[in-house]
Amino acid sequence: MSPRGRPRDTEVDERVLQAATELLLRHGYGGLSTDEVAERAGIAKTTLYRRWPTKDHLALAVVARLQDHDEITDTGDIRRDLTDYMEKVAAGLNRMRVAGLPPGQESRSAGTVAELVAAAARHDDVGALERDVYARRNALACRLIERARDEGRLRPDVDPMTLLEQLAGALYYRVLITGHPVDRAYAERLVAAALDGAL
Amino acid sequence: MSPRGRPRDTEVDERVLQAATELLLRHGYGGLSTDEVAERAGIAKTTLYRRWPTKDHLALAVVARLQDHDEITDTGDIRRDLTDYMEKVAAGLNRMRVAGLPPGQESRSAGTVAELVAAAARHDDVGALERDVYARRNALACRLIERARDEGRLRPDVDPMTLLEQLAGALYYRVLITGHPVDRAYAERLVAAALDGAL
Amino acid sequence: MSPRGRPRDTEVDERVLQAATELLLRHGYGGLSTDEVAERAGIAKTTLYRRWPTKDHLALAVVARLQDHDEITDTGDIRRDLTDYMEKVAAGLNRMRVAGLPPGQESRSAGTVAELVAAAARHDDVGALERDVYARRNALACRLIERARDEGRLRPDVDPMTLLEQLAGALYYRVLITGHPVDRAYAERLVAAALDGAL
Amino acid sequence: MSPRGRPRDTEVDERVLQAATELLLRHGYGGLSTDEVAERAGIAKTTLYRRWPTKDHLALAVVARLQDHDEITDTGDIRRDLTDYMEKVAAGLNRMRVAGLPPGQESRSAGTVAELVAAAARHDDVGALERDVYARRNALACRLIERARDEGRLRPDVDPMTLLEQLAGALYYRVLITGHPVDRAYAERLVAAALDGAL
DNA sequence: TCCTAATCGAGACGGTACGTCGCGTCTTTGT
DNA sequence: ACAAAGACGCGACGTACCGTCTCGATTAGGA
Repeated sequence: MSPRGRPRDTEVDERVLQAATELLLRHGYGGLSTDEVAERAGIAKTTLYRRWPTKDHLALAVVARLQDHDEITDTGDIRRDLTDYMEKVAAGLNRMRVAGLPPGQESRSAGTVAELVAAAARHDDVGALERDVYARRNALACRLIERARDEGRLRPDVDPMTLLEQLAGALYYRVLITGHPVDRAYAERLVAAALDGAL
Repeated sequence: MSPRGRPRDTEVDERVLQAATELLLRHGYGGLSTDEVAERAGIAKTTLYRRWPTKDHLALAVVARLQDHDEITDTGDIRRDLTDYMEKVAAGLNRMRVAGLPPGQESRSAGTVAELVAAAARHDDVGALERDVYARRNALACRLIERARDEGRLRPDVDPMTLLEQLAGALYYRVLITGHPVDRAYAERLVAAALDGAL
Repeated sequence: MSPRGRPRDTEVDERVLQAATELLLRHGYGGLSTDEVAERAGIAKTTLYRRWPTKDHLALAVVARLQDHDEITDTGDIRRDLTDYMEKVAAGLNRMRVAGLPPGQESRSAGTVAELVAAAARHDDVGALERDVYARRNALACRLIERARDEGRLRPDVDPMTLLEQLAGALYYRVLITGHPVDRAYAERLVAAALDGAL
Repeated sequence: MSPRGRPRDTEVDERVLQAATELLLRHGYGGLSTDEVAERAGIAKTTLYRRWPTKDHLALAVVARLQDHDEITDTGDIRRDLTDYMEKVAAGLNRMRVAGLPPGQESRSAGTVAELVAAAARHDDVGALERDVYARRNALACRLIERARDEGRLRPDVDPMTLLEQLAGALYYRVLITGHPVDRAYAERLVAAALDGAL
């Protein structure tokens, strides 16, 4: 069953994502318009919509590609590994904080992240894809925690997912809600608090 | 200093917020249109825009009013108090999860919350207001924690704000990002994990 | 050079002008609204604005089409030809006098004509178009006069354009300024006065 | 029957007309807004509307005041007197041609005049007033012509009103419709043509 | 001197239209 | 089939201006 008709121009995807990325980072989610993307990429809107059925889909594709490269290290020092991971997450968020703003400034909140979440709520498939991205990333971190727990470096009753949510959640909460900064120092404080407990 | 000119019709605010709330909850953020709100409230669009310069401003006003009634109890049992508080926060989020969906269904993600955060990023003043709402609410919880710490019911090195972020952040993370449910059971597990620590 | 992209739906122009004409004649210039026109023509406002960038442009198009059918006859009897022409011009003006009024009535002044002139002053291109319409029509009459002059039926020092302005101007002056009627009888009197002179 | 209540502040009329004139001449009819006038005159809109029930009424008042000073001379030389009068009319029109344009430029058409005519068509009383202004002015010119005719300086069958319409009409036609200039030279040519006739 | 009435400043209000923007679809011609 | 080009439908947005209204505060004349 070979595909009939003219094959898709593979170069198009690249040009579109390039243009879309540029727009998203420079002018924010609102500044990302399909008309503009098509024009900059030198393609027809039809072509664009054949691949991404919605602006939201396109935007997700852009951001997903941007954050594809986070990795998790396992040195055996769980405190340090988690802190490193949190710092990477924070870095990704901070990158979004700058999107759409004049250089030198940075928003308190990362609007683009919120828009993406909103997009996920608008379209089931965007939501599924988005959750998948996070699930994949968190699965790695989860295993890291599990290993530490199973080797006795963490309490045996630790629930890895909950611990992760405490950590990542705090970062997102600051970036999306309170607008407070997230940096290495905060990552350290956060991990310490989570590991040591409050009692 | 008496107010000059014709005073604002206070009834208008009520009617507008009523209509806007109805639309927001029934049809979601996208279904909230200024034209429709004005018509339902029986006022001119001009009047609406005089008070809320943007649809975003209006939407925030609506949600802020909805969540105005959360209270925090202080029974002396910090674990229970925090769990109760988390449950209230969760309830608010779950309410947003239903917004704009056919009855009986509920979205995985609370799109409206995300839209509101996006709105905060679009307009500085909306952001300021939004952060203010959260700050006010968190301040109460913060004091609760401080009291417990100062009375020796929590470790003396506990940072109340960070603890709070671990808790609230986790809820928001689930509701916005992973789409997992947040209920009483989760609230208990969460508080337990935060208080006991992982080490 | 074949035209690219989806061609314009030629039927749209017709439907729009139809609706606009109806509105303009029935309810006057103020009663011509782009929203209403679009709805009656069964098209989107965007489509309308793509062709006529302004209500003013649309209105001119309507009136230009209405007056497109005036012709000038050349019988050799210059007095009669001019009178006939003046009567046609008067008829066009009188038609505008009725626009926007309850049937049976007619305004003293032709408001719509004035609005059109005002529109011409608001947008350069409307003005250019409008002047073009008049120029085209007057050119014919001019040649009529020139012929009569060159054949000795008028004084050799007659300036055709000035003569025309005396005639048409008087009609417009009555219709726009003084509100007096313009009819066949006046046309005759006017032409006589212009041809015979006052001395 | 002495007037009860607080008497009207006579100074207000002046300040309003001042401001309105300024706006009308500087920014044209469209730039004359009641809000702006009220603010500049330092009065309330209520006060303004108590005296001029409509923007159109106000605008007419402004223009009427501007052209109040035309006089007609009677030297016995009818050709010269008419030319002088036409020049004054032309001057008034040319003044309107500049209204609302950046200095140094002048519109082809006198939009404000057209707007005023349109206003006259919108409100009967404005129309009546406007026609009155013209009637008063033309009556003087009419008498001038009558005198010349009765004294044998013009043909006995001359209809003064028609002659006047030929002259003034031509000016208005050029200014409103064709956009051609009106100056002393044209006035001379025009009067000559009208007096000498075409036959 | 108080009362009544009209005016004034300020600004909210209703209404109506305008023109714009962005998304996603559709219709062409050509490859 | 896919691509480029561009018209199209839809729906909302925010703005502008008009003329009306409701306040409180003045400023007169008349009882």
